[in-house]
Amino acid sequence: MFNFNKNQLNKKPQNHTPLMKRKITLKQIAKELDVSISTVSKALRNSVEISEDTRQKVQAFAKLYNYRPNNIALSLKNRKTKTIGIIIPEIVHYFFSTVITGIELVANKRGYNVIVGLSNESFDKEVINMQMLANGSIDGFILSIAKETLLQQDYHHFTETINQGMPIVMFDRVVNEIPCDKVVVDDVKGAKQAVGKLVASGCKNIAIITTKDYVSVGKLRTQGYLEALEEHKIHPKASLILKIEDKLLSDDHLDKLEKEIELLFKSNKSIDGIFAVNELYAVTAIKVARKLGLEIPKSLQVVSFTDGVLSKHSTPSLTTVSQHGQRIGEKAADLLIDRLEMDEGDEEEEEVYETVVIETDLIERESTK
Amino acid sequence: MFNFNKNQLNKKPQNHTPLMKRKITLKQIAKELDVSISTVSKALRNSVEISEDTRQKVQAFAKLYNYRPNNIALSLKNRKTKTIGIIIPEIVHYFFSTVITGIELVANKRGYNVIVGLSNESFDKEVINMQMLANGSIDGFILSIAKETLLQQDYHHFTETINQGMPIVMFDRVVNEIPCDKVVVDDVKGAKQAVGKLVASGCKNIAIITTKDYVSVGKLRTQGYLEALEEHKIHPKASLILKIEDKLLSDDHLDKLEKEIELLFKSNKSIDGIFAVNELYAVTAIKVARKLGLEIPKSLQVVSFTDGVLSKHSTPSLTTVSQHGQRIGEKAADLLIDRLEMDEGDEEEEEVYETVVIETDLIERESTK
DNA sequence: TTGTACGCGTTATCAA
DNA sequence: TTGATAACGCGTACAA
Repeated sequence: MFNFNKNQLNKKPQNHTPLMKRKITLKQIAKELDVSISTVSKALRNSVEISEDTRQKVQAFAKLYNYRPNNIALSLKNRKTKTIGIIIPEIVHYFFSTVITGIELVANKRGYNVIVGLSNESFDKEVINMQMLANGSIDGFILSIAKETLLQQDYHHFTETINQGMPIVMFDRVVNEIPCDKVVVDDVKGAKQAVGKLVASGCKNIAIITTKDYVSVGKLRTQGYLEALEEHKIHPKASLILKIEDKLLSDDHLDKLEKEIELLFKSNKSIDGIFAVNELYAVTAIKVARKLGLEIPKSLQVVSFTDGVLSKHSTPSLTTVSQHGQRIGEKAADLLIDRLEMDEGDEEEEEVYETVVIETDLIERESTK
Repeated sequence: MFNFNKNQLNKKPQNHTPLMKRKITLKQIAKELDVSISTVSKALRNSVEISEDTRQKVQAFAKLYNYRPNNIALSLKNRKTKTIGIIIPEIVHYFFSTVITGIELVANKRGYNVIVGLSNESFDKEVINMQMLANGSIDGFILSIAKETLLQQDYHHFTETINQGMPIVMFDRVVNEIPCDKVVVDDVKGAKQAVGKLVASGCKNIAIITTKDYVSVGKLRTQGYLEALEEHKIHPKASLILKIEDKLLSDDHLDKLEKEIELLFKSNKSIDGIFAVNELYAVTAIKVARKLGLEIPKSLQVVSFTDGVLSKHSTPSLTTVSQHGQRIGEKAADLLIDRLEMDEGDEEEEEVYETVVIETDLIERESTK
């Protein structure tokens, strides 16, 4: 029916290594088959313009040489890369990893790749990473803000990115003044669930171990704690609120954490419930409490935010407020891709941004009665 | 000294949103400044060919409009993307996250980005992900093989990628027959350290909880266990070797894990030491042991492989063999980038591949005496 | 049915 | 000192 150029198929590979089949391009196929590039292109895309004969010839050849269109060329041509940039503070962190899992899941399903940058909680790294990616490498960002950025309250890199027409979806650590979609956990409500559980289980003196207020989620969880107390007519006591300066976790920091928690217990002998805004604070509290002779959950009950490995597998296992990180990631990716693909249609939609709240769940385990 | 085109600087933004400063290109700058594209390009790169005057003019304009060269265009032109593709089985996993941290660290330092694909332990997803990225999106791979791939022993996607001239660096779960650089932990030696520690602390009946043999690291750690016993003249007993079928961690799987471990203890009452090839097996063993009335480390000592959050923060904290994931990632990235940048010079170096062994450390904590 | 020409954004080479 | 042109790989409108 058809056959290849005589000197083609059994020609020796051009490269030194026998097996070397370098990536092949349209141009090369065209040359070998002695047709034009566009003919090859059309043939491969099953265009009706091309005769059955050449179509088959081209396709067979392409298959043999395992032709795949070059992504970069496509990106340049289409002015879109089909990849999403993720910027997160750190990746060695259960919550963030689950979010990435969720993002990757729907991104892949919808034909996108995922490129990851770590800010390491540093403002500068966040800015640099975003700049690197914003120069054409990606179509949009999904990010959670670094603590240092939150502290400095300098958000110009976000607004600039958005002004350049590149959409951002923020999750978890978000800031209201930026016009973009957001996916958050209802931290206040989650905290109220947690504290409510402690009250329901008979706790009278509930302490909270939280972060300084500039970490938005810490602040909100503290607020939830206070609201829950109020709802149950419990008078909050300043001495029961421990706000940790959450520097990067050095071993040194860990020591300090223990000391502060120990002090909390010692100056408030009557504590019978702890609400910790993250797992680490929770397990550390338990460790300290045990050292002081308290039994969990008999004389002290603990609820933690963030449902991670520690909660599930440490002993006693922790009652936690689960944030559903994966669901957050999935939602964030869907929001971003929806916006990316909407932009195609109506060039300029009315810019209306969504803030999606992912419900938390209370998962009861051994650290509460 | 110089000034911009009259209708330039105070021209109204083209876009509807007042602040909108869309990404600007060389072409646009050229048009606005009424010079040629190549002049702009040269001026921005401080070419001596360009007069001081126009150079400043162009640079000022570019700065004002925050010009950045488009990465995609550069990639197309230079035939390299300056980005590294990572394929790992899962990201919600302390070891893999630390490796990524290491990769990202040196990649960024050396001017590379990092794009992440998850195989989810599936052969198909591994293949698809690699194909997506191999079409021009990246310059090389760093990967750890999915369990399913290991099981099926189908490695054609690796060899094909390599034959196309795209280098791969494998880490942790590697396979010898593939010609590429590798970074591994000395699993045998690490296991020997662990078991040695148990022996030194007085254990006489040491059991191992490991994976089925097709997981290379599990097999090697089992081998280390056996060698350690031999060295200490302890006769290995088949009943002390528990090989877990390591399906994806469903809660169901967890139940089964507990049951199997419970059976291990019940049929071997004299066990006084456990070597677990990962943290989860270790904490689960401890949980079961406690339920059976064993005290840690008094009547049962435990050492685990992989130094993660669980080891550090669960109670009792675990004595572990640390794999130094971050160092592995750093080394892998350096190997890959070295090879990428070496290729530039001597087009075809003699293909000699390196296997770097990262030493493990024994970190003693509360689960051993 | 096939091929030519153009454009995506850059840089490099060579001509003016 | 500046500019025109080609090339990277692709897809497509249009011409043949």
